[in-house]
Amino acid sequence: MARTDTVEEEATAATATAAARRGPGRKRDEATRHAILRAAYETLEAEGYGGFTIEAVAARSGAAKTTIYRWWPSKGALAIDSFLDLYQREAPFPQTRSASEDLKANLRLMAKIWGGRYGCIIAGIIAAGQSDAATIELYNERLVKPRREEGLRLLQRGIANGEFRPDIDIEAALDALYGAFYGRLLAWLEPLDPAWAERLCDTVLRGLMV
Amino acid sequence: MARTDTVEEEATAATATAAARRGPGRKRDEATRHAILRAAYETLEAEGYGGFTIEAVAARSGAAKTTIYRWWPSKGALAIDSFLDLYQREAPFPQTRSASEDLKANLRLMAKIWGGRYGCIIAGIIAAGQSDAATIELYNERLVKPRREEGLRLLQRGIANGEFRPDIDIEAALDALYGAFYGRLLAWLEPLDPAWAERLCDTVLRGLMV
Amino acid sequence: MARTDTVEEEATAATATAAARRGPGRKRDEATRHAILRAAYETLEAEGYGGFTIEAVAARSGAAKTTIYRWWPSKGALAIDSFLDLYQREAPFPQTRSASEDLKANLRLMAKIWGGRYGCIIAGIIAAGQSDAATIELYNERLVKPRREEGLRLLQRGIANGEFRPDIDIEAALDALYGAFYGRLLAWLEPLDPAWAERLCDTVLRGLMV
Amino acid sequence: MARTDTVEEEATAATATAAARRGPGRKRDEATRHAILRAAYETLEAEGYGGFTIEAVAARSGAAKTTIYRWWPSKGALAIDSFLDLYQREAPFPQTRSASEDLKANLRLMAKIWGGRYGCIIAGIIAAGQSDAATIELYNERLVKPRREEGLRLLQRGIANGEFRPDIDIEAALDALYGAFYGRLLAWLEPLDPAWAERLCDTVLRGLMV
DNA sequence: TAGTAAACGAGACGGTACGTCATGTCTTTAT
DNA sequence: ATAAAGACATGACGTACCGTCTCGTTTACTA
Repeated sequence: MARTDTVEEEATAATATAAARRGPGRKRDEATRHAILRAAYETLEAEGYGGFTIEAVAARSGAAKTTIYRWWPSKGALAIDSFLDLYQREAPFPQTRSASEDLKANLRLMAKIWGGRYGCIIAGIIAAGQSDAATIELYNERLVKPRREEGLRLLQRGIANGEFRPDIDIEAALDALYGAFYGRLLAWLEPLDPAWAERLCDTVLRGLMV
Repeated sequence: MARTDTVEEEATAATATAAARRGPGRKRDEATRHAILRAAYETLEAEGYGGFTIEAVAARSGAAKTTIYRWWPSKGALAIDSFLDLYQREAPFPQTRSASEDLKANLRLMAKIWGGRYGCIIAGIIAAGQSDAATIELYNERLVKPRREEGLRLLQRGIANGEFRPDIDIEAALDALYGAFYGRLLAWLEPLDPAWAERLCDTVLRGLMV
Repeated sequence: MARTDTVEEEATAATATAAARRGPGRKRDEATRHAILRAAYETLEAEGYGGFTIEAVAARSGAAKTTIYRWWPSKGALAIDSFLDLYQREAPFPQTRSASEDLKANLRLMAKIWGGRYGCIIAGIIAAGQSDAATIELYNERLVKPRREEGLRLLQRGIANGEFRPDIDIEAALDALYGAFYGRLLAWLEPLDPAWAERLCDTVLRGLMV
Repeated sequence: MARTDTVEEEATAATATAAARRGPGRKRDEATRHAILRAAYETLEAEGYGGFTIEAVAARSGAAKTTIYRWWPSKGALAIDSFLDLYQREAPFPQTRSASEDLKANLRLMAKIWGGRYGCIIAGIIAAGQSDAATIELYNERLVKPRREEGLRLLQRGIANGEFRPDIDIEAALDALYGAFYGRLLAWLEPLDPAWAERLCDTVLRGLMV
């Protein structure tokens, strides 16, 4: 469908604005692009972020380093691109049941994903982002913001249908709910699993006070 | 004070068990140790974690790289050591008023500190920890666990004095309260300030549901 | 004049045999050819041979790299082509007076040219030729041989009219007279100027022995 | 003998002034230095100057690129160092017979060496020197000047003992005699052999005029 | 007046080597 | 026994050009 194509293209546009450019010159080789992305993801999985090196990706993909540098401004950007599609696919945002049930389902799913093989990749990207502003901004733009937007809508829906109090601080609530993942993943090294996510959800929904 | 001394000794013990060893030979040069720690902290502040290099610390302190490697197992360990004392001093855990008031005060103070010059240092350490297990474990041991312990006691006190419900999941509550700092600091790049901390505290204490 | 035309055509023929080919297809764009040659010469003058890059010439001329590669087999060939016409024009071979006077005049002129802005260009071309056989052969063919031929005729004329001994080794004499330029230009970095050329000429003509 | 040592050290001093420094710190590893020089020479012989790459020398020698860069400022300097000792050994300056005989013997020997396996190495170094001032200066300092000095003395000896005219221009004579080698080696690609050297010598000694 | 062949610009691509940087180990000399 | 100095192997960095390869467009000769 045309619309889907457009969305796809917009998603890609962040790193490949060139795709839209018309004019003479050889076109970007899609096969190469895919080979690089695939090699990048494989490297991330096989070596972790520590072994995620432009040289390694070049070697594994058969592409030249220069080609990678031409299209991705930094290691982090490549890493994000390489696993974003896969991640998106595995993390749909449920919108079917009650707001609190949807929230719980979403947190459970996220815990499952973050607790699995994507966890250390995400951790690596965020780590890289601490010394590379572009990377962390890209992470924000492509991963955080869309999902936070969904969270915002979910909470608004909950307010609208009377599940949540109308005076809650939505930002703070999202900080509490999703921040916990970052703390456990990055600093506390505690496991992330659906059961924990459920407890977290319950705790924040009900609050601490009597 | 005895307590302070104990903490100090414990702090030093982790990286410098050699100090206690008896036997022949020149004693460890305390002046050198301090010069290194000071240089390390200055480097962190001046260059950020990106420019925090063993090489740079050696150059700034006048010590040899080998000397640094002898006493600290990794970059991260040195970074933690270099700012821990300062950090500890600035972040006391209030234990005076009601549990919820104490909690709020603590979160406000923490937001102030993390929002200031220590924020990027902490971010750098956690980033380094993602590819260096020893660093993140040290961070946990020296910074997270003691404070989490205090948080645990605070919540238990709140339960005991009837402020909080007795069935709350303390772990999940701490995850929500403190995790938010990590999310904002590391990934979302949102400012950390006392006003936000207060909103966070209120939100988690009261919960979202009607 | 007929002679000039012939030389011109021969000069061009080496790199553009295609011009003669008949058949369909767009003709070679003379404007482009000139733009490339001009850009090449300018690059040589401005950057020296070190900065003489196909990329640089392409950028300066506005031509595509492919166009350059289509018409010139190597960097060196382009360099030679780019300055040959100019060089030829400035270095006529005098044939008017006595053989020894003509020789001296020729050496003086050559010293003037090699000591000026062409010197480093020639040096660069010879340097490139050391790792590119085609270049040095082209240099030989286009620059050395014609002039050496003239030198040969000059010496023969001198023998014929009794100025020079009939048993001299012409090859060795030319080696001595012209080789000195290469030594000073390429290795000894001594200045080349007419006064020196005159002393050189006298020395070789008269010999060293009593 | 002390004097010899001093001379040796001076010769080495150009690239290793550090040798004399006293104080703490690991000493330069002579084995590494030799391995590098040997690998450099082997590379020159095997690949020619075109394949003479710091990377290649590093790979062949087992040393790190950084180590090479620490001790040699440029490719050219390394190339010169790597073959200088060998060259020096093979090219003594005869001082036994008459000046003209000594000169002829020297030119014959030089032609033999330049015509052999050292020729293309020298050509490569001079080529590199055209775009690297330090290299050509080093070549001058270490190879040209000492020998030219000997040539100067030889001619002065010839003047003193009545073989040569007292009014000859020594500089010009040396230019003619040795320059011929550069012309043939670098530009004309004519073979260098003892028979030619002899003819050259005779020609310059006797002169061209009747 | 088509068809078609070549020239041309643009620029993507796989490569090679560059010179630099930081790491962590090792060796030497001085205290 | 420590410390300072610093040589060393390692390995990745990001860059500059290389020479080759599509592309889409323009030109001009031929059928």
